Amino acid sequence: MQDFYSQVYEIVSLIPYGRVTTYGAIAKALGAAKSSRLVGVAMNHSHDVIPAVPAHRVVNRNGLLTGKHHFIGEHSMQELLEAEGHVITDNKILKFETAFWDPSIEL
DNA sequence: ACAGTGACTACAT
DNA sequence: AATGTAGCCACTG
Repeated sequence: MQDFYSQVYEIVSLIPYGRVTTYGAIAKALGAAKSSRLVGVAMNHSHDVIPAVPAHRVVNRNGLLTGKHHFIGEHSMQELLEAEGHVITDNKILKFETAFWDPSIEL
């Protein structure tokens, strides 16, 4: 057991290629369903973490790319997702429910 | 030890 | 449908 953040990073790094999950789902998988915001805060620090976590695979519960502004890399969050086969329209992932990967179920 | 912070959510207007 | 409000809680200075 380590920091809450570390657990978040662990879950995020387990997200399979081409799949996405939500802040709330991660929080719930950690047994802290009400700490979805903390997951967001953790992702905010993810750029300091080694190895880097695929934070672009984490979106809000509507499949909306809420955290795209925080991406500092050369490629936008949307580009990265599209590169994994997702279709983004108006900052939202189409067929999000299909691409959704629930860590508390699949894990 | 305390107050501020936030990449969320659900509910209310 | 689109905003606004209010809980939420681990981390940081």
